[in-house]
Amino acid sequence: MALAHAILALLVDSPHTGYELAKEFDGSVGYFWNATHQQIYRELAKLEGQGWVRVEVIPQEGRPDRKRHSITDLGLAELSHWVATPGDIAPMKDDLLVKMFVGNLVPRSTMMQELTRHQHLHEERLAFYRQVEQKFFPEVAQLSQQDRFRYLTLRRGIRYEQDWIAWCAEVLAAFEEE
Amino acid sequence: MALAHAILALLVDSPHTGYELAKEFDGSVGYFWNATHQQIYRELAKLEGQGWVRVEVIPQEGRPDRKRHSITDLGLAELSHWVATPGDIAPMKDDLLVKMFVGNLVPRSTMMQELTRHQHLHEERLAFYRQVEQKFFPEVAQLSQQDRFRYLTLRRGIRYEQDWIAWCAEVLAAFEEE
DNA sequence: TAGTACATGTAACAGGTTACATGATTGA
DNA sequence: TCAATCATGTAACCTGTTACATGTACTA
Repeated sequence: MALAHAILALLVDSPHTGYELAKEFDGSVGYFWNATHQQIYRELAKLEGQGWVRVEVIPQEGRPDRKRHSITDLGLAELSHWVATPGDIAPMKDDLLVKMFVGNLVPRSTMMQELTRHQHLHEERLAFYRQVEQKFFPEVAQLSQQDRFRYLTLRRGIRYEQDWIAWCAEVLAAFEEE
Repeated sequence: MALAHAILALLVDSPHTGYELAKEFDGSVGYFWNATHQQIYRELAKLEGQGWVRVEVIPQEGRPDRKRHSITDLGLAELSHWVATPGDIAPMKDDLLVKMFVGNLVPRSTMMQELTRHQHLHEERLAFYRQVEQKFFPEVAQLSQQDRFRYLTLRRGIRYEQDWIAWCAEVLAAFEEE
């Protein structure tokens, strides 16, 4: 159910096309959700059927018409209700940790390379979130009520990447001691 | 594909029944994977078909026979190959962060309660991982090669919970300033 | 001239969730 | 006596992934 709500959350601010939503999940809000465009198009059709979003078709030439999706009052009521509903903590699932768990099956250097590569990937993500931070939340003391929430959410993404990087360093250091 | 490999990883040490695997994913290795028993039974049947695991039926009375699953040489070869294959970083998905993103839709106290509740849940998880740490890895300096990998994997789970707790504290402090 | 961005979509398949079903034993 | 643990499983459904399809405009 949460993909629906994640989409509604992005529509609170402003209408989006499916294409735009896919880009946002892939980028600036990647620290809390992700989905492919196929999933999003399917979900948007369902949301429209439920009356939670409204669609405005903007004709274009040479490429498919844009379909601007806005949240309806009903959609906003549903989203608000969901936000106020207690939920569980998200279960973890991570390929790299499964690999680490049985890391002794492969040469040490193979694991170290993969760890180093992941550390770089997390550093890239962190750098990107830092850019988002500077662009949208430059003066933390002067944020609107809404942006305060968004900034704190982004903080989770920043911390998460920092923590991954630190763990990679911890493991690499443990390996180098030998 | 990774559920298959997560199961194989647990079978490297010792044979397990589907029931036991479900309990482990739910408990001591919950910091890297999780799955319901239905998923596991379905996957084990597939793994047997592929020749990656072998099944021994242990008759019981009054309850269904136990089916002990062991990893085969073929399964071990497949697992080793997969471990050596580079992969992507895991995408994030978290309901609570979606809720935070649009937290201004509900009363401030509602969000603070939910945050506090999540902080407790993460504290419980952390306490559990600390128990696992004390039970299985009491003397870090004297671990076997295999246990060293497992300990470092558990470290990821511990750091992850600590980081969540710290973020919850950060957000709650930001709210209390007002 | 090759690749990326724009913008939508269908179809098939794989992975994950929820509900239901059985039935003995153990502990509070 | 009620709930939890043990131990398996089927069926229906929902969510997520991968491949394919179309076709323009802009940039390197």
